[in-house]
Amino acid sequence: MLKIYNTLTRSKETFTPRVAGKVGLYVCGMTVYDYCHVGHARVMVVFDTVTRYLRYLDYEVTYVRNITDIDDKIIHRANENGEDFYALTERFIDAMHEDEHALFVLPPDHEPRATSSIAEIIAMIEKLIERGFAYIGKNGDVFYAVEKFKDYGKLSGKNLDDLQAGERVDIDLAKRNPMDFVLWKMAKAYEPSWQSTWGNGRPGWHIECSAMATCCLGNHFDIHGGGMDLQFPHHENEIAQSEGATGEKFVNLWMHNGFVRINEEKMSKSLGNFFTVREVLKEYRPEVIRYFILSSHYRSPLNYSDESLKDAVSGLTRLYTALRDVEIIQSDIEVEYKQRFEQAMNDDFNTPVALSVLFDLARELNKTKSPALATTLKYLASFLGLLQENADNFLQGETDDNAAIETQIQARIDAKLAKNWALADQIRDELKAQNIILEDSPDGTTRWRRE
RNA sequence: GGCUGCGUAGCAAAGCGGUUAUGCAGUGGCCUGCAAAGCCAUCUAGAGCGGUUCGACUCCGCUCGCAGCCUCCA
Repeated sequence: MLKIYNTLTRSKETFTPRVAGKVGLYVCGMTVYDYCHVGHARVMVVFDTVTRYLRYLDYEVTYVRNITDIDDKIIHRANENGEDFYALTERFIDAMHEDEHALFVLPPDHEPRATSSIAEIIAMIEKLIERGFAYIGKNGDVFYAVEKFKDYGKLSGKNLDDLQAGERVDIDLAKRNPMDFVLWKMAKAYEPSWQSTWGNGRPGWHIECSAMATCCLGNHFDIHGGGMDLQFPHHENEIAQSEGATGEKFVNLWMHNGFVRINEEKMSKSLGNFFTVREVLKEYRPEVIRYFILSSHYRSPLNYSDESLKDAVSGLTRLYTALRDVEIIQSDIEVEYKQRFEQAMNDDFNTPVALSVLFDLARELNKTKSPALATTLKYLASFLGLLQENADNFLQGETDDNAAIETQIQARIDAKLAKNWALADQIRDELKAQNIILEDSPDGTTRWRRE
């Protein structure tokens, strides 16, 4: 029985989909004005793993992850670059897809874009005005009147009286209440804009998700996810907009993943302390990043450091080493490990425990070299998006000097047969200096891997 | 000021009211010409103070420390 932590109730709940056997899942994706950093990678990997596991449980999942391709930052960045905003977002959408692909993240079923959903956005705003939740401000912008929505704050545990307006941003005098937020923003000269009854403008930050989510998954769906920092105001506002416009409950279960941190501080663009996925990929294999992300529970903080990534390399090396030279037969799965794996994942997607099951499997596999255990290991790991490479590929890496290495290994085997230990050790040391580690087998053959 | 979380061994990271988490590192052994890998054994825990309990790392309270949110943010 799958249990998932619901931010709305602050507790783990037994997961019951609205329609038996089917799950609608919406995740807030990127605002595309720059490359994805490790924090974005966490969202992609976590919800990819959630989707894989839901499918493993035989749910028919509709996974929607949007792209926000119009907002102030995009406009600002495009101006800085002197390029059309659409060219900018196209570029970074492509880059995002490359990063996603590298990290073994399966594409979502739908990837709606804000700029392709303008009609739906306008329709929702009209509905909100009609139902009395929205008004036209003194500057012509359309605002959401938070006081009109009785449950405002139910997700983030805030109430309007406690919120300190103007904490970080100047109070906008065009609003009736400082907490009101923009639904439709009037365009300044030369800004990208779309026609509406309120004039040429563009959608505010939160409305695009309400429109795209209800459009793709219906007014009421099962799971909505995203980073913890979206809880307030973004997700709170999504609830206010969607429930205000439709009169129906928006989402049953809210999932929020924790932050990636650097030196006990949140990795973020504004702090400038971020590493992009492509930067990290220059140093580490993609699977290392994925393992690193899954080695901590999705709601816990994840501390980014060179050491953590090296730990991930060690862990993966151990698992792949166990898989080396064992036949994978697509048949029998060891039930005991399968059950332990499920138990871990059923407990709010506890990937660290699921990984520990894989390590227990690896130990047993090292002892017995049983094909059934190897099959089980690879099978279970597939739902984490791990261990799907050929073991030697992972351990040796793709290189062009493999032939030279093999030649030296053969020379060493000859030396060993002649009991010329000095030469044998010299060859081994030379290879070690190139980070090539040799491992002799009892049958006289020698294997190698890259350190 | 309001609201969330968190504090576990050398490092990373989980579950659990009483029984080995797991990975890396360390130590001892087996294996090996010697190594490496692997296997076996083993040492380091639960911020502090109270309370509940036969028994608490696990539940409750307080204190201290850390992180996050309060319209940039995944």
